[in-house]
Amino acid sequence: MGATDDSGAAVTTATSPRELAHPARDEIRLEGVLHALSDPMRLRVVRELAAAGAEVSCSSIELPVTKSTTTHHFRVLRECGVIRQVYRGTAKMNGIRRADLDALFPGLLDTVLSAAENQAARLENP
Amino acid sequence: MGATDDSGAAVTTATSPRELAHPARDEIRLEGVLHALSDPMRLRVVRELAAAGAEVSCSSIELPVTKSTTTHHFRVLRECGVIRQVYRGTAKMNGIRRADLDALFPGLLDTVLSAAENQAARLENP
DNA sequence: GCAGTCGTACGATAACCTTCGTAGTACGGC
DNA sequence: GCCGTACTACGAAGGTTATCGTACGACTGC
Repeated sequence: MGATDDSGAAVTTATSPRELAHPARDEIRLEGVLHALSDPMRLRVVRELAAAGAEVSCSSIELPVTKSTTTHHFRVLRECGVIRQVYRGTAKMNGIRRADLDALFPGLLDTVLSAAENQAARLENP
Repeated sequence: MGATDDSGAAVTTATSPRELAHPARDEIRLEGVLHALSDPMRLRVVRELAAAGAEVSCSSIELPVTKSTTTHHFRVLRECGVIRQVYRGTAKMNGIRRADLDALFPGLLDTVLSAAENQAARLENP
């Protein structure tokens, strides 16, 4: 009910009622992206999405939190412009907005991902 | 007193009582750095410190907040391992821990700084 | 149509973060 | 010794966040 006209201005052509609102490319803010990536759960999600490469359903990424919390983290990532979410039947597919992020902040995503991998390797082999 | 043995393990050779505790290089976490940089005030501080290059006193960076809040942000930056703070008379000098950050997360700081500059230019000329 | 799976919405709670004001400490100059 | 400057510590208000549980809506398969 009334999902498109009362809340946000950056609704990217919501044709179906079951469409999700994403920020446009020039609505994405660096601070928001950094904040989204500064949470361990969300950084883990982004790393798995980047490793998968293609679209991945929410439930295929296992997190040590409840489903409600998982939904919350995916929503934060979407609203900060880091991932794109599309309904596909009963599942919701997730993918990194690599083109938008690379255009706005060249190299940022790759640098953060490799930094995360460096740190993970360092914490496993001390 | 007893400032060195009860709270933390990573106290970098505190000789004087007026020494500040910094995390050691391998205590710095990527999530902490990203969180520190995700605040507009702190990102601004880091940008000015990077532009200055050398050590800068706290009061030479003007922020639209009170001095208490400024102290708080500098402390967060220090505790996350982004800056190094040293007392120098009545002033406290601040510098970016570039060597440590570059060793842990190669390219991260420069990428974030250039992303911040890109965004600032984009927001000024829309 | 019915049941099962996938994900959402809403309420609640506890923790955290940002900001401020005030009071206080350390250092340098008179 | 005394005062001014630079910064800190503490307490508090206000908002945001992360987490959970439960109840609900959407789609698929029988």
